[in-house]
Amino acid sequence: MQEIADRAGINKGLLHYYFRSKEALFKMIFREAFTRFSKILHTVLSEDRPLLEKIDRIVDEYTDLLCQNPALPGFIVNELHTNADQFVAEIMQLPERPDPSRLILQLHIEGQAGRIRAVDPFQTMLSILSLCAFPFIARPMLQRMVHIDQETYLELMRQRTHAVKDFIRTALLPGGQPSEL
Amino acid sequence: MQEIADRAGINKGLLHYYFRSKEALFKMIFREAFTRFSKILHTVLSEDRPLLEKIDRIVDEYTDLLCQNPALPGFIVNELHTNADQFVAEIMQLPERPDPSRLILQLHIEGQAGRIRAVDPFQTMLSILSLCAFPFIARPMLQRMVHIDQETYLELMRQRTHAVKDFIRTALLPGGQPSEL
DNA sequence: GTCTATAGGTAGATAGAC
DNA sequence: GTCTATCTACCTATAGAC
Repeated sequence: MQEIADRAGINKGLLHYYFRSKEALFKMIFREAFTRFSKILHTVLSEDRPLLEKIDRIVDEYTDLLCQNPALPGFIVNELHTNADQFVAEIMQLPERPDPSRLILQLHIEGQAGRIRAVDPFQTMLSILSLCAFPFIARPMLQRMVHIDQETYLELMRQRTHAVKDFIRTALLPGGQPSEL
Repeated sequence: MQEIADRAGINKGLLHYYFRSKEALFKMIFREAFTRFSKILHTVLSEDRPLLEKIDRIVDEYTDLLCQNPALPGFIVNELHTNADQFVAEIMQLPERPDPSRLILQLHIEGQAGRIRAVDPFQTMLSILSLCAFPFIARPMLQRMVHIDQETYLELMRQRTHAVKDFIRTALLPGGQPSEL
């Protein structure tokens, strides 16, 4: 609280005057960031698009979001490991929370129709999420190992979207060749 | 420290007598777990095997390790976001630390030879790691969303290894069909 | 609204008896 | 080695002057 007050150019007392408690302050900030995040994911997941196009959108938007909020994944993961129950309960209450069921359904349908390989929709969904999120969660480590600064790392992540989209497409398409959708 | 002492059936004083400080205790436990983890990864990464066989081994061993230490990823990520510099420095000092350079080289060579698609080796390496690690980092959330207990979730992760290996293979092979290596 | 000063409580660490 | 009691530091939160 002292450090926050210092950076804001005020004092601890005033911080409590505005936010009542440290926890209330944290929740307000965190919820605000997470809600923005959640809303955009909700939108792309709900869009009415062909499967592969939708996956491309997810990868692009997800990466964009995390590039703009590189510290967010750390907070989310921390909350997840200290307050998992409450955190999940709060997500469930959001009116515009990410709902993967539509994407899972599309994966199922396209698989049945033979337009993509017959993969397990849940595992595939999880794989897409993994490919997008993990590099940001592990950023503090990877960035230091490759000896680059944050901005360079984020640029590497933007380039990565092409590799990821290509990777997923190739893994899903029956022919195995990336197509132009 | 109080809770640890209680669970150990001793008192705080004795805990300090043995470990000197809370930080020293944490580091001892954490380093022990991480070193085991690091050692096994080092081994599979160093093995002299064909590329796809090696990737299968990585996926299997990584999953196995995390199934046996489901709490470890949480601690690692937390350390990563609070002590990144020191954490990375300590990893670098380990005599048997995971070294991805050999795998990256193999990806490059096989790509050049046309035996796999010409992918970016670093991004591919990162993708493999993502597919293995993320589901364990996000476990507290996913487990609650699917309403299953930890043991069921870990079983789901063991099944997942097949989906992941298949996913990677298909994404890498020029023909796009998973082969029997 | 904004500040200073301080109360209240918690937790890591130590002293000292046994 | 093991315990109890206590010290010390820190940090959240509040009281009260302006």
